[in-house]
Amino acid sequence: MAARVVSPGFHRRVYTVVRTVPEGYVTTYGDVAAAMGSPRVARHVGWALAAMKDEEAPWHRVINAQGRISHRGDTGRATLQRALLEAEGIEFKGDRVDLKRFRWWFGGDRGPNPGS
DNA sequence: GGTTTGACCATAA
DNA sequence: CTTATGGCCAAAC
Repeated sequence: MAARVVSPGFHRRVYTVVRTVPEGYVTTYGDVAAAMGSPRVARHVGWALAAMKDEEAPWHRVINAQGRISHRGDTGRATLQRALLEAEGIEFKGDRVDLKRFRWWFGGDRGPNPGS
């Protein structure tokens, strides 16, 4: 079903993309934005997830390009996110995630981390 | 309909 | 390694 390709807002699109991320993998805000066709909207991805209340999506699988958890002051969110990722098999190096291994690539016809 | 803000990213120092 | 700055675009006020 068309799955509502067109949504009343930009957020809906973000949730749709984030839902495509399988368990055990993570992605970055920039990649989600790029998957939509505009890598400049990376900020809105995080903003959309912050506004996510009625919708459901694995927001914890979305991190910044530095492989770190963004919390903008709210450390509580970072703690929860880290716990959720570790529960899915994501390994943390200090406060960072190994994007080289867990970064999911949208449209992964050949799986994550295409080429190398 | 203009201003402010924001869970970012890339580059520079 | 970290911190600072510019830019980009959509939603909220």
